[in-house]
Amino acid sequence: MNNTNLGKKLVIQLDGSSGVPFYRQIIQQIEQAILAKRLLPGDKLPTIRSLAIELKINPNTIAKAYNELEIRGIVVTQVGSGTYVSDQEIDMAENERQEKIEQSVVRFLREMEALGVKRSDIPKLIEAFKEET
Amino acid sequence: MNNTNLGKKLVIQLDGSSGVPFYRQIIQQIEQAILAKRLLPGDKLPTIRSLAIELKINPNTIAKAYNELEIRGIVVTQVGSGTYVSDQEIDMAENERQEKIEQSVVRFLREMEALGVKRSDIPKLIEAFKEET
DNA sequence: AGATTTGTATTATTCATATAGTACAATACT
DNA sequence: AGTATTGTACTATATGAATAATACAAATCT
Repeated sequence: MNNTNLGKKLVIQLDGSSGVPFYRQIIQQIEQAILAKRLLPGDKLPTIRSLAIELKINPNTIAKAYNELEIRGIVVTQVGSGTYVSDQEIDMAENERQEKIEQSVVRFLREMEALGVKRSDIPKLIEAFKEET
Repeated sequence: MNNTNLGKKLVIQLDGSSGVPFYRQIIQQIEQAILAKRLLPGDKLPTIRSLAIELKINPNTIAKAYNELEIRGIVVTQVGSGTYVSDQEIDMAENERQEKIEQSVVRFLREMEALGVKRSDIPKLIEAFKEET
């Protein structure tokens, strides 16, 4: 698992054991940082070369992720300048948001059940992580 | 997303959009069903051919998943008979279990944050899914 | 103006995943 | 005994992911 700390605004961790392609993990984590307002419009993302070094992966893999983010309008890039969070907000339909919430909760509860965690213990677990994420 | 319902003991859903290889999703969901005691030692898994039809994927993909589960001792297979949950328990070290719990909680909280869900609203969300998983 | 940084584009290679098809042998059933 | 079911094994093909290397052009910095 690789780790990069960029002024605490964006922390990308690649999970080699999840089976999810690296470029998709990068896309997802940047998206989540923007949605959570940890990255704001106009913020500059790390350059392709520097992120590649930090994550110890190939620059083309970063470029692939950035390219897809740009196609979707989430970031804008400028040769010679860099890549920035777009002014355009990520517009997620409310029904899509609700569906993703539901999917995430269901997956989480299944994981907890598989790990033998009682439903009644879950609020305490979450409370314990209050300041840590 | 494919869905298969096998006497309510094992429900496997493949998520084509997650990026996780199908065979790994199958392994993970069977493992979780065993850990959650929805599948018990001695229970028979669906045959390779029948699960392939249910999930609309190639039997070799199922065979690959079952093969890995067998290598890890989680299931036992018998040509002509079938594949069964092993008597051997999945022994997870307590520190590994705690680490997986932590990873799962952190990922879940990040997802909720990205979706704009307030921490204080999470217990209510989880409560709403009490009987649905 | 020149150098540096930045993203873009391309070609090539390797590995992983998934599919398709086929055949074989062991077990279970009739 | 014969048939059906089951898992195993193999070959072949296609696609996706990731890497490696290189070169180019635009923007920024000195």
